[in-house]
Amino acid sequence: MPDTLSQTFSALADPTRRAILARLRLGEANVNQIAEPFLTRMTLPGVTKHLKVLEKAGLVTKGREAQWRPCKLNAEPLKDAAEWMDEYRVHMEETLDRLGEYLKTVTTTPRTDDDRNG
Amino acid sequence: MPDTLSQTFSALADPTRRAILARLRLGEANVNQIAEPFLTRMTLPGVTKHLKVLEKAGLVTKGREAQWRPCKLNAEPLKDAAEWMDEYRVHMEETLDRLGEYLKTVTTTPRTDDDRNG
DNA sequence: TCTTTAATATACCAAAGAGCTAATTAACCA
DNA sequence: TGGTTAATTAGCTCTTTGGTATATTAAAGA
Repeated sequence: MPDTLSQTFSALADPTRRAILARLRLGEANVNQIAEPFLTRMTLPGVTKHLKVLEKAGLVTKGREAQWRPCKLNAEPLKDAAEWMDEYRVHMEETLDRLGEYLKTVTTTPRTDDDRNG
Repeated sequence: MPDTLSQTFSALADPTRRAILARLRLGEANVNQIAEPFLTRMTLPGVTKHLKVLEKAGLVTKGREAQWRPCKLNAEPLKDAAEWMDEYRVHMEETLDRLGEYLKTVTTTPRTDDDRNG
């Protein structure tokens, strides 16, 4: 529902929206400028909607300058998301660890009688 | 749609699913064990569905032992997500940086006559 | 064999999401 | 005032999602 973390992850769960954020990393941009690369795939109102999702999630802030709406990246909500993910850093390397454990096993386990005789 | 990163973020965009992952950080668990804390809010098939989403996203693997399905956390897909977020680390500290800049301004600006006199 | 336990499948519903076209607002400019 | 540009709103689809209740599968155990 509308817990912040869910909203953040939900906003990130779309390639267009991630691309918009990536664009805004380079600096402020108006809606048309943001939309331009997507207009082959989607209409302007479509982009507007995505922007609104990002805005609601607090990842983008929109200013007003005459008829333009300069959009700015606000990465702050990503902090909580990153923090959440940090809890899993250890587990991300687990695969490698398990391989390490396995290698230790097959190389250091003392041989059994079967090993010696069979 | 089904690009991996979107699937990962989408899977994380639900508090129940995040709670399931948190549970699995403590170790393997069967479906009933996983479901138990949620049964006040939701039915077992509901939890099964969430588990399937996590499974499809590769965040959980399900084994089979008689009639039980021991579930295990697999944090590997989080790597790409974390990597994506890392690109924004700089921007996350921007707020703090701006505060820092501000503090520098207010503490190092030479005092005015007003400051001195009154 | 019959019953219990663990889990999934099916079928349904309501709400949300992503997209479109067409219409509207708002500001600037001639 | 009328036209142009920037952007949003409205209204409409279609699909996905999150949930339910009920039925079914599969294994264990009496």
